[in-house]
Amino acid sequence: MSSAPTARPVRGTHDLVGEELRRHRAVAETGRAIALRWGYQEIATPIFEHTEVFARSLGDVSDIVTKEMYTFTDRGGESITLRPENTAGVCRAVISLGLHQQLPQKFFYYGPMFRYERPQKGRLRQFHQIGIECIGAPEPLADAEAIAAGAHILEELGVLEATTLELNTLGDLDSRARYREALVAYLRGREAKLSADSRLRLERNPLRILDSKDEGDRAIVAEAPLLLDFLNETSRAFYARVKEALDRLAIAYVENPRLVRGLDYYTHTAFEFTTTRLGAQGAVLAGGRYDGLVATLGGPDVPGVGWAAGVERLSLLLAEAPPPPRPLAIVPIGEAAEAEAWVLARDLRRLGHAVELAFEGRPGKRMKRADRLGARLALFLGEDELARGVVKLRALDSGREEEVARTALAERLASLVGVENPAASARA
RNA sequence: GCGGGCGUAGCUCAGUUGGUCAGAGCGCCAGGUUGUGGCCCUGGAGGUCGUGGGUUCGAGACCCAUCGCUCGCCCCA
Repeated sequence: MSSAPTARPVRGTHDLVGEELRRHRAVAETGRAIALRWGYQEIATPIFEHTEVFARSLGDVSDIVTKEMYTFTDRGGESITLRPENTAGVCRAVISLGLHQQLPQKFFYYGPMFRYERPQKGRLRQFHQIGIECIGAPEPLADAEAIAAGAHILEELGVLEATTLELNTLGDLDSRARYREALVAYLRGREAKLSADSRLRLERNPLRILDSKDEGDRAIVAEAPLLLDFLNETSRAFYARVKEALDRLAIAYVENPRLVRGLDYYTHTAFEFTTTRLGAQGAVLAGGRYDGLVATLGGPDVPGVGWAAGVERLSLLLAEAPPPPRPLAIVPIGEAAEAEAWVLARDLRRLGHAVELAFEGRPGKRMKRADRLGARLALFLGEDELARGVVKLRALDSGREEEVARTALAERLASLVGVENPAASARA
């Protein structure tokens, strides 16, 4: 373990390699593939934006803005922030590109996010999210579709059973505002009994107190006015239609009237797929509706709904990583074979095979390496084989060997192991 | 920002109340086997015991500080 700063990753950052990277890729690629099937187009926005983009969209008093952003002034004197989440960036892109001329727009994204926090299990300073955003669709079906697509991804990853879908509504801006007023009035009367954290929240984000873990707070909250009682007719109908659409797909959910999302821009639907397997970090895929966000960013008054999922958190839930590809290992014996193997390796790679050819070493050493790499076949190429125009194949699992004429090699290999790149072999 | 736990080889860990305590297993390298991996045998490399200070005749063990990791709070994916 090195203590030299140059040999140490920055706190809260991680190198991804080997099995860990394969899990990570599986999550990102499964997410992408399924999202595309649901009609979301991939979008890649910059990993930094003008600080204002996040400050405005997340709310000036949110924790993310007040203490978690990586913000710096660039050489041109502009305040720049590494994105702590990507919804704001996608909305900004929609405005910048004028995509709101043709709505709705449905996007999928994958990439790194940055938050200056104390690292914990499933929580890093540089972490990755996949997410989808549906912009310009006011219909409750858009909320249900986003949730359904998320559930589909979790299912495909084999982690759906490990999660619970919690669902709530915050109502439209009007309902939410009236409720907030009533809640604050109720809590003010009991302010002295609230926890220190919650007294602060009373100023900044009173709805969050509903979700407090403090026992005293919970007792007070238990008798607080219910948001459901403040929903206007529009909001009730909206929520009912979201649930109806989920029911039709038999997507199970638990209604949690205390589920509140941390960011200011949420309205109506709020949801979280949570798990108990990740310690304190229960939320694995979460989001909601954010009507008003695009307008906040200076765009037209266009609604939106979406979610983000933590790639590292999902990776931790994956039962097993996909195995690495099993290469073919060429084992030349003798100088002439050495030269020939170099060309053969290139040819087989062109055919779509993953081929391992060590730079040097005795056959025994190369075999050991082939074994370690999980090679499926070893191709022996010695003086004898060279002279007769054949290759000796050895199946590493069984130890069975056979001789194959060089002219028949491509076909034999294809039938033995298939090829990774059928298009390439068709061309050949 | 606030609390708890932990830092001994690349990895997982032993190290008895301070007195051959610098070790094991795995991994790695080499050889046994210069045309054949896994198993086996032999040998080898690799550690300022996170760092700095203190207590002591003596510290990997005790004390203080510091850095790092980790778990939790806050917040969130």
